Amino acid sequence: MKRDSRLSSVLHALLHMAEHDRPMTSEALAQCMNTNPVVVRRTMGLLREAGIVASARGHAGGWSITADLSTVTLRQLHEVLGEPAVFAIGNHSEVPECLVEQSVNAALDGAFAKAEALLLEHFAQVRIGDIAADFARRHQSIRTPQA
Amino acid sequence: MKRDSRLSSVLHALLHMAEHDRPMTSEALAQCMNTNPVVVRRTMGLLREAGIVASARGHAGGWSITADLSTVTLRQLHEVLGEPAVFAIGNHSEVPECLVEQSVNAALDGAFAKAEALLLEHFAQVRIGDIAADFARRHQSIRTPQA
DNA sequence: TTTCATGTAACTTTTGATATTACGAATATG
DNA sequence: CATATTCGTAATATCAAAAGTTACATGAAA
Repeated sequence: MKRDSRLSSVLHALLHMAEHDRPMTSEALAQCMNTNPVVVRRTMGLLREAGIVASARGHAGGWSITADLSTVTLRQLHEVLGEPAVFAIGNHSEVPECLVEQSVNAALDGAFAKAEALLLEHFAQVRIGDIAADFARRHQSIRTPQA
Repeated sequence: MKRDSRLSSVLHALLHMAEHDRPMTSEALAQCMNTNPVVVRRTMGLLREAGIVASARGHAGGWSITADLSTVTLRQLHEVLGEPAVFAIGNHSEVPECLVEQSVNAALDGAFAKAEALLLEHFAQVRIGDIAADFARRHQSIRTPQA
């Protein structure tokens, strides 16, 4: 299975945008992120629907942030992306007739559900603004490496 | 992405085998599990290397359980399968040069690591014998449905 | 009106899991 | 010992999901 890296991608994009005064084009974001402008538009389009960013066409167009990043959480972004499947491990059949398989699924489902709940709780507590601040700290430590 | 269902599969196989006195052939297991005999051999081969099952060729050959299932945990099986990736969501690049992406990865990695740790802890506490017992209970409730 | 930039459908590529084919090796049975 | 059975395994094919690409329409600014 190929892993879904859109959450990572949109975070990356948002942080770059937060550093810019003016809108960034899909082209520019794609270069930052080592991907394709169309992929950027597709993914950022979901954030636009959620009111987190806005897009403008034509000259001086591009993507800009509309929400307050200190109020947007990882969990919201995950939801905006359509709540993609979290696990790469799963049952062979989700609706088995076989009684044995039903017991197997029951044993696994509980464990996965708890882990997913923990992950989403954690996501709910991480605000994008916090990540931006973390970036600022790292950036600072490079500009002034002597402590 | 297709999900890795081998953990589910080997559990299914072990429980069926536990119900049998004699060895079960790859063919028979494959039918139970709605898959292919070669896939069964490949996966069960890993359990054999770990000493959980044994295989015999020729007449009356097949797969049989050698370990005490009440001492084998889900976590062990996960290890035996090579500790496959747990998450279907991940970073765009694991070793980014971009400082922004480093902050993004840091934010996500922590959350995923905690969720994985919880999952594996849970796995460590589930013994295959317990699942077999759960199955026996369900099986019983069908044989004697009037409570 | 030309250029820039998004919007989006359609298609291709890539990747990882699973399935299949084919054949070799070992073992029990008559 | 000949044969049927069953695993062992390499090589290949199929499948599904994510990501990338192409192509072109739409809209906005200079």
